[in-house]
Amino acid sequence: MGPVMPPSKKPEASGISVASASLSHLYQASSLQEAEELDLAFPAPLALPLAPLTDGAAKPEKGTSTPGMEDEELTNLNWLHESKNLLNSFGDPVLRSVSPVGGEGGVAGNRGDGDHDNMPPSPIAGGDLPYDADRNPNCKPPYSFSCLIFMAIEDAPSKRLPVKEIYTWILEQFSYFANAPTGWKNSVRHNLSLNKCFKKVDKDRSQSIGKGSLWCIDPEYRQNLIQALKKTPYHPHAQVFSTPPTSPRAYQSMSSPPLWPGSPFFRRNGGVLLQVPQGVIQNGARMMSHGLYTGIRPLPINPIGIRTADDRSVLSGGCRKRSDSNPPCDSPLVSSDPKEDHTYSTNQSDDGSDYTSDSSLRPIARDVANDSDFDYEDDEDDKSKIQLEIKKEEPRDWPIDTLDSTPSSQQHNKKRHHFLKAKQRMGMASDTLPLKKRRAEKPPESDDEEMKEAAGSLLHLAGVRACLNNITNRTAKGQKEQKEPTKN
DNA sequence: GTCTTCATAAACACAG
DNA sequence: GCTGTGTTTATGAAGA
Repeated sequence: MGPVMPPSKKPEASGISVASASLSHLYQASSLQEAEELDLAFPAPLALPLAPLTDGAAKPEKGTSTPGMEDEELTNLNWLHESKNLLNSFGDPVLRSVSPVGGEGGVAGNRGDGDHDNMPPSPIAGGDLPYDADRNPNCKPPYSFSCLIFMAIEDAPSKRLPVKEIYTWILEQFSYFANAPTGWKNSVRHNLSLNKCFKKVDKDRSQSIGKGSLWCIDPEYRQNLIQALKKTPYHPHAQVFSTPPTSPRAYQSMSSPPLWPGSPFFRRNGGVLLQVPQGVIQNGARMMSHGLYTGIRPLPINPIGIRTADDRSVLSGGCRKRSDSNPPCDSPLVSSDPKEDHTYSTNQSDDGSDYTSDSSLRPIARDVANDSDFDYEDDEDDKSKIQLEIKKEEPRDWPIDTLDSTPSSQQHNKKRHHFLKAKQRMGMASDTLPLKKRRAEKPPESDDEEMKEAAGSLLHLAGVRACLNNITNRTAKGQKEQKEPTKN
C-alpha cells in the first residue's frame, strides 16, 4: 500500500514519531519465523495484563482497561501492517481479480459522488494496474477512511490521537493523500463523528492538545473492528470468518476468494466489519461494528440473508444503553455524554459492512435505525416483539407532513412509527437528540463470551501468515493455470 | 428498482 | 476574525 515507509524513513518530528515508533516495531516483527512463534504464543495474550500507557496520556480510571499495547494488539497490528505490505504486492492477479474496486477507485467502497473530478485519478481504476504506491504514488489506497483512522489510532502508543495526527499518519502511510485535495480531511472528520467506533476522549482528563480532542477506538467496538480488519484486506480465506479453523494450519488447506474490505464476499460474511460497523466502523455494521460498524462486534453468526435491511438498521442503530451502574466497558476516558450518540456506522458486526447501517444516514431509514436505541443484539425477544408489532400495527399518529411519498419511504415511515411506539413502551430515549448523542449503550458481554471471541480471533490470526503464503501459492498456481488451462 | 454502503461536499457551530 | 475541529445533512455511485 501506499508508501508504507520503512521505519527509518519516518520523520521524527513532533507527535508523529510516537506513532512511527510502534509502527516500526511492528514492521520488524514480520518474519515467518515470528509468525510461527506467534502461533504458539497466541493463548498467552489472553491472560496478559494491559500494558501501561507510554506517552504521558491520561491513565485509565480505576476499573477501566486501557487500549494499551497488549500482545494481542501487537499481533493485530502486525496483521494490519502485513496487510498494508500485501497491498503493495497487489500485482497478484488473484487478488486483483477479486478487488472490490472493480472498475473504479481502488478503494473498497470508493464509490463517489462523481465529484472525484477533483481527486487524482486512481491507477486502479479499470483494474488494470495493481496498487503500488511506490510506482504510483497517486494510487488511492484500498482502505476505507474508517480503516485508515482505525489503523492510525491503533498505531499510536496511547491509542488516542488528535485529528491532526490522524491526518499526519495517513499522509505518512499513503502519499496519495499528499496530492489529494483537502476534502479527504473532511471525510476523516466525518468518519470520526459518525462512526460509532471512534470516540472522543474526555477533554478534561486528557492532556492539553490545543484545539480539538483526542480520538480513540471505542473499546466496545474495538474487538469487532479488529476482527473485521484482520479479515479485511486480501484475506484469502473467507470462510474462516465465521468459524476460524481450530488449527492455524487449517488455513493452509483452505481455498476461498481473497477478501477485500468491501468485497462481495466480505460483505456477505455477516460479519464483522468495519465501519461495520462505522461503525465500527459510521453507525458501522457493524469496520468498524458492532458496526466500522455496530459494528464489528462479533455477533452471533446469523445468516445475513435472513435478516432484513430494517433489522440490520435497527441492530446497527441500537446498541447500547449505558448507565452509571453499567459503565462503558474499558473505555479510556471517552466522552460519555449521553447526548453523544449517533449511529452512522457500526453495523458491521452484523452484516459485514463497516459504515454503520446508517442507511440511517439517509433521512428516513436513518430514523428507523436511530429510533431503536435499544439492544436487539442482546435481546432477541425484544426484537421479535418489535418485528411482530411491525406486522400487526398500522401507523396512526405519524405526522403526514413528515412522510415521504415514495413507497419505500412510506414503508420506512411505517416502521419508524412502530419503532417509536415500541420504544416508548420500552421506556426508550427520544430520538430527538442528535445522532451521536443518541448513541446507545449496551451491557458488556459476558467474560466467557468475550474469551470465546478472543480465542476465535487469535486462532484466526494464527492463520494469517499461512494465508499469506497461500496467496502466494495460489498466485503462482493461477498463473500456471492460465498458461495451461485445466484439462478438465 | 430498492436498499445498503461508502465517499464526498457543504453548511454550520464552536473553540483556540 | 481566522482557522481548525466537530457535527450534521445531502447527494451520488456502485454493489447486492
